[in-house]
Amino acid sequence: MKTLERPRRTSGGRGLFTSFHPGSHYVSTIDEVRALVDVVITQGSFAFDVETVGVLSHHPDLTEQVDQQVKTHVEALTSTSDAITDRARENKEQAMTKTIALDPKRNEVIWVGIATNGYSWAIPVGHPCGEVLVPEEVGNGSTIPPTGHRKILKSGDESLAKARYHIPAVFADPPAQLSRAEVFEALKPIFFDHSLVKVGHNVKFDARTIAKYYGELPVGPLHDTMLVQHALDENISSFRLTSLISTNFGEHNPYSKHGKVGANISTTPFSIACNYVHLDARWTWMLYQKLIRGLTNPLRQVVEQDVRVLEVLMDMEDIGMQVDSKGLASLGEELDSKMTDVHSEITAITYPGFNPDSVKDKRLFLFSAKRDGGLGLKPNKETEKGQASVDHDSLRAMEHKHPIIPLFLNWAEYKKMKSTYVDGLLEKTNKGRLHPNFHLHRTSTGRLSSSDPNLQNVPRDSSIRGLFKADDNSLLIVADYDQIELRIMAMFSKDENMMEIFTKGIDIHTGAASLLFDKPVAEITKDERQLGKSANFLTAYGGGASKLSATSGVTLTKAREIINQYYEQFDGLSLWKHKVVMQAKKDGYVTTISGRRRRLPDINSNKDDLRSRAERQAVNAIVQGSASDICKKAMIKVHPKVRSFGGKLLVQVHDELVVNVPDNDRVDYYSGIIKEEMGHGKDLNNVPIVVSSQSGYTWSEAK
DNA sequence: GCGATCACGCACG
DNA sequence: CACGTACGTGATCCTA
Repeated sequence: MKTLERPRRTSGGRGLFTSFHPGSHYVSTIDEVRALVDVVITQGSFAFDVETVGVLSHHPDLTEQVDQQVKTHVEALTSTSDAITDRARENKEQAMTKTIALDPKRNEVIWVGIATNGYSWAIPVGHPCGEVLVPEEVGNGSTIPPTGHRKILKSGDESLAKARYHIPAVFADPPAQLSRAEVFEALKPIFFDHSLVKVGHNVKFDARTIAKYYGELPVGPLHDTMLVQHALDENISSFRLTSLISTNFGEHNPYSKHGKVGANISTTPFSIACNYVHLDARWTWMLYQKLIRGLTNPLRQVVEQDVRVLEVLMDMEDIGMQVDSKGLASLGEELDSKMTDVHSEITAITYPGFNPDSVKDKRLFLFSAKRDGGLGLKPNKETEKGQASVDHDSLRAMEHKHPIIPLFLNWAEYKKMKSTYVDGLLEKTNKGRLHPNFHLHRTSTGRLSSSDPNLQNVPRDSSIRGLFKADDNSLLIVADYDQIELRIMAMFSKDENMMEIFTKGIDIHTGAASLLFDKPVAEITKDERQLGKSANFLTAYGGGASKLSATSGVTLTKAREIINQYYEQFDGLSLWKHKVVMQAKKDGYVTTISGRRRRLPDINSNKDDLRSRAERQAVNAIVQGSASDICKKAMIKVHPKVRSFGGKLLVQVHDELVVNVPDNDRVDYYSGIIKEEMGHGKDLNNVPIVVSSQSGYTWSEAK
């Protein structure tokens, strides 16, 4: 095996007739691509990385969005001019271009970086510029701008006032480059070979990006440095490649000598970009090697599981979920008109210019003394920083005190719907579909998270979920675990009463209420069941009497009684929780069913609040993390089954899976398969697993 | 007037 | 003293 070459200093060519070669990593001919493919195949695994740009003119729908953004931006300004509008447009266009570059469905590749043992390469396929001919010039306002960059006075003359200016660099033309089509064709053998391990840093992005040029997703196994790092340490603030390199390679700054790419790779000189690209791939490769060497069981199995989930998630992201854009738009208009009404009512009661989105305005109006123009109300609770809270709970508690308060509540509800779910989702639709990002490394418990958009927090209220639709000739099936977290607690603790409730198939909240109030299950009232439910939640989260009294409305004394009774009735559970905390204090971490760890640095802290928090987290991490393990295992099993009958896994919401299936007479069969693969009818050490499912043409019908 | 960051509130499990 | 997330908005500080 060849040892790693030292990265070569690039020549940084200047002038028109420089025939530079950015180094041995630079791949400029198709034969070189073929040669690197041969090398990669002999190595069995490789890291890859793509650099992408967004081209706004390719996306008329987004150009329209920019127009809209500029319009609303300018409308909000106090004064306007052509120059301000132009600058606003430039900013919005730049921002949109950046978003496109990060959207695998819309971006374009301009570089491919590939690395394996002893090698790294950079393949340009559309870098827009060559070397710098004339450097950029930035005036910070302390000088008179050069002619041509000065303000034009009303007289038509150039202003000689000192002012800021920016003259972009002038670049030479870029060298001739291979086309995307021929490069990806030549690289096909390495991206579609099941025997080659393909490694990336956030590999779903790179794989989905290049999928455009193949018409299908690259095949696994796909490995990800982020996953490995997360299994080794979930308490990491930044998972950026540079951060992970400096922590894993002793503060070494991999890019220091070789020029840093600015915010935008497409305005970076060719040779510097070339260096950066091969180094990125190389460092991804080296980081991966280093991290997996540090992986021992059970963390190795954790990563193996997540890698399989990752491939499922990539498919889910790429398929996306259909939404009714027109429905969203008309819901938006509905909300707008409601908001207009509420807003004018609010203004009538308060004053012109009152901003119902401003916590400060609301606080001042509600709580300042009457002589100061306020209502003189007494705050219900404080925020973390000690200010009077104006959140939903506080307002509800004083709802009857003044007619403005229900208006505030209505405003907040409509505003949230409009901005987050109507506008927020609309601007992310692509050909009528939403393609979320699912992350395996952003939670400390091992749960998934979703972003851009987050499809895991779509309101259950049917107004929004009703606009998420099955494909044509399809149905949605939603299958969810019944009380998975409490079942996991029963499994771990082997608490007799809890086991009995589950094995007998009794509703767990009713069962808990029955034990709390010493009454037969049949006689439990709705209120009593609600208390049982609150108490059950309390154990999973580790809350105390004050929280119980706050969430259920009983007195503090009553809450204490209930908690004591709960611990007595579920003594096995209490004992288990105690053991968990002891174990966590000894080891510094807790472990889930699949072997994932949550490290708790504060578990032995001298500070009571920190330590108590860590103790609650210890218990909760096992429960939440194990539930997540079960759902991940289910996804791995469900995915191929569902595909085999033409279905698509669309979304995971922690304990539920949303699946699109063909709308035919076999729907019951499909749900049966899904439930079976999720483990319905099986058990966790004698605690039965129950999965229920529903189907419908929209997400709300299938809830 | 702009971007980055914090505070707050709130949608979900 | 309830666990885990994502994200929109306003307020504030910073900088050109």
